[in-house]
Amino acid sequence: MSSYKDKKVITIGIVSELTGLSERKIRYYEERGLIFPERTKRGTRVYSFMDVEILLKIADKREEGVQTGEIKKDMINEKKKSDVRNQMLRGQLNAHFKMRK
Amino acid sequence: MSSYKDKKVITIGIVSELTGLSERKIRYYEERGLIFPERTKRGTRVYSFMDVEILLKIADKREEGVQTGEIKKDMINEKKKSDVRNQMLRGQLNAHFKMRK
DNA sequence: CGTGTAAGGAATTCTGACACG
DNA sequence: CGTGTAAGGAATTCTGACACG
Repeated sequence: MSSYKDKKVITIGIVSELTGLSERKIRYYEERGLIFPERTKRGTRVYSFMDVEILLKIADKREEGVQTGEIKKDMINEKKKSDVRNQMLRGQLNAHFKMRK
Repeated sequence: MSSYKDKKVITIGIVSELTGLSERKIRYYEERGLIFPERTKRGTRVYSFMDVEILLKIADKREEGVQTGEIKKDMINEKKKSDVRNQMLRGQLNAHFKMRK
């Protein structure tokens, strides 16, 4: 389930280069709950490629003038929709294979 | 052809954590031509997940007592074998589909 | 609200060298 | 040969704050 894409290994300077966003912006989006880096033992933020992609989407929305609060709502909504789809898929698979929990 | 696995974005401290190797060892293996990190504008080494995997293999070999020169030869040999296979595959595909260059 | 910046400290990374074996 | 370490400098990252709007 977990892959290179989700492994948090990229420091903020590299993420800044990769996304074109300032470190200030990246930290601010975290403050607003849009992105969730992990921390090394020493407290340095580390991001995944997935995080980089999310940041690029955030950058697009921000350019359109969408506020961080709106962006967060959208992201939560998309997650809900995705969860619902997964639940349905799970239900169908269970019905088909009569899997036990 | 290129993916997250090959993107050089991980700094040496993280690589050290990921592999359990000291930074000294990692730099030394580069010196001996076993690993090829890129550099950021500022000169900091950056590695890919593929590099991390290569380093783990190197660590195994070293534990077996294999010297860096031997390890390098082995790696070059494996690459040659892989290249030969790819050439053959390419040849068969070309013959089958009569592809032009 | 979103972002820039100066501030000071702590941790990171780099290179070249000496050490040991 | 392979790896540790101390050395000094340069670049990174962190936090909390002030600024502007």
